[in-house]
Amino acid sequence: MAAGDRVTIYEVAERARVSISTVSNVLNKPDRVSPATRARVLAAADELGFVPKMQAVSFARRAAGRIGVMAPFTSYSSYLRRLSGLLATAAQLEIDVVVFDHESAALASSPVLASMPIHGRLDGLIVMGLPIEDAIAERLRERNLPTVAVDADSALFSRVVIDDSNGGSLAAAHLRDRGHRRVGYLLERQVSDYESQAIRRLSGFEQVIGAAGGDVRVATSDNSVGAARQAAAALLDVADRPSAVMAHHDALAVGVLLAARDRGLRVPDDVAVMGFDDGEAATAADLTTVRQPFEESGNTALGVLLGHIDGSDLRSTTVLDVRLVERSTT
Amino acid sequence: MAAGDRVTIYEVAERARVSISTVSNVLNKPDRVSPATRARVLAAADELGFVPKMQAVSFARRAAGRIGVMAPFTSYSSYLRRLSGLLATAAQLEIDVVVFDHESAALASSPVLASMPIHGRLDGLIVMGLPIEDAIAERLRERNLPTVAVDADSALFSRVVIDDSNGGSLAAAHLRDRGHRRVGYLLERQVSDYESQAIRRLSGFEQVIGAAGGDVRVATSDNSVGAARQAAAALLDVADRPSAVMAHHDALAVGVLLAARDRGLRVPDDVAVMGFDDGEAATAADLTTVRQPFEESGNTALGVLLGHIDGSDLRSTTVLDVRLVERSTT
DNA sequence: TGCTTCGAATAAAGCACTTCAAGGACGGTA
DNA sequence: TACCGTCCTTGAAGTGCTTTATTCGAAGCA
Repeated sequence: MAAGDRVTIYEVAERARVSISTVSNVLNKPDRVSPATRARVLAAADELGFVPKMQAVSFARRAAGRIGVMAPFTSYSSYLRRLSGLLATAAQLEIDVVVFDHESAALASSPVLASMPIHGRLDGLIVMGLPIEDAIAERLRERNLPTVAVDADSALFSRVVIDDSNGGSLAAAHLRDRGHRRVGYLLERQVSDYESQAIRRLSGFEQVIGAAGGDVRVATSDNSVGAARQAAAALLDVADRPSAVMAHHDALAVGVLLAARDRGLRVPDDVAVMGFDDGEAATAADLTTVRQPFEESGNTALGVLLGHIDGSDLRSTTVLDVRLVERSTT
Repeated sequence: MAAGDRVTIYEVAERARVSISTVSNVLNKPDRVSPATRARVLAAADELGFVPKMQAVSFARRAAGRIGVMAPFTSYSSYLRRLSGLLATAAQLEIDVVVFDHESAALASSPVLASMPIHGRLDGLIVMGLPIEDAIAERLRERNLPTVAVDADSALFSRVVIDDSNGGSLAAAHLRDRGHRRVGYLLERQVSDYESQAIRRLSGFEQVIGAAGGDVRVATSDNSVGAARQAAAALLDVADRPSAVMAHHDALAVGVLLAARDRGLRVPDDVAVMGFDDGEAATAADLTTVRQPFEESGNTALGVLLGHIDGSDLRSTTVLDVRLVERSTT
């Protein structure tokens, strides 16, 4: 414990023979202090190894220097990628990032404090990949906690999303150009308005295939490789089997791949398969897919959030582009 | 901003007509307060929607209620899995988890404050997957910041590791039982003493194969699918090609898989392939692999850390078990 | 020389809780 | 009735920094 005793601003002040206010000013508003004094204070701080205690700083500043990121990390590994993009920037800005898994973030509501676990500790919040429930949104609003939604719709907050419709179109165009006309589409079974994202993607897809005189057959699956493997039956076990299957995201595509193998179908000759995201699974399965700019999305979200924290009240929507990544499954 | 005004303990006290000390006691040591008073205070708190401000709480308690997790999240996706295990538990305990990517965690050292960015804000630290540099370790020690190392060696701190040697043995036994005698092993090129982990895994592997009269050929690769795909040449492009290849982890195994396909080799008939970790890539590639208990490792680490925070000075090492997962590549 | 002005330094008031020593009330006992 | 001991409750002192209003001194001006 001996070494644990922190050096406080008082000791620095004493050593530099100034008041603590001056020490504080040296650290925060150097130009308000005469060069001579400043030098003396800095020297004293260095000699004592003074490190301002964040606890106290943020307490006195009424700000946390800390933002939260909530996402379904467990369910969708892709959110980690967004997080890393954000982390790099946050570290430079000396902002701490507290992560919440959407599953585990369920309100640990004590009888007294019916509130989200995050209240009051954060300067801002980034919610990824899941719709912000109205009740929660209202609370965030009330608490005046700046929030931005990533990869999700929100009527109240700024958003960072991808062009899902275009993503669907890109994929469809790729398949169309390879001659596919009868194609399957494996949709993820989802809840609430997150769906609209999935729908947009599907619409973009259908539009292009439809325009080419093709036909899209849609099946639905839960979010897991195993579920997709089973759900693919609806697409593959029919007389006029589609010559290509697009899945809502990579993990589902992997399920389709396995289902194809179960049936002795060759990929891509008997059936072409595409995913969406270009995550780790896509690389591993050598899957043709549509790449989302994950890292950039995290970064952008942080930028937008910081703008709001600094006072901007302008709701904004940032749409990021996607692009096709060709591999061996089409 | 109107709604942003927080309810403070003073207002609750006033409404319940008690002192703030009593309110504080109701929240922290309920049994020291008479039931009647307690009820009154709780009611008042509920009516006002009182939420204690963590800033102030932890400041007054001289504790942060917050731990840090540092890991190479960007480079190895598997660390996310460990993180989720930890997150669930942390949420229940109302502990915030601040994440640092090992890459971006480089010291943002100001001229005055030569210190790690994490000092003074955390109650404890979990360092995953990378050796703790001596200089850093010494600083953590000095600052008296409880630390535990996961999946890494450390002379100073408690550790949570897997039985690498056993993992290697398991894999080897599996291949041996399938008749493989001439096998390749793709090692990851690594730095410093993290290597010892890799070495232990390899030793366990070699021992079993050796005991069966077999022979292990070792090649080295950087950490990426692409690098592994190239490095596999050293194993596959030789006269007496191994009938099986084990890779240090899944991503490398995927590289081997691709390399095999490049050469028109069938898996597992011409060459069997195994990985290690059982991450997302393993599922996607339907790879036989050795599973690490990721979630559990995160949880265990948190438990150990909490013990240290609560005062235990006992250095400990927890070894977690691994197990074989058979899929289609062997 | 006397008065103003302006920069530099400071005192002191927060910030929103925890905690501990101390005070009060009340029932029980002699 | 007087004295004790217990259990609640409270006042007040931290916690370590920011910030605002104020003071001090010296330079500038007439």
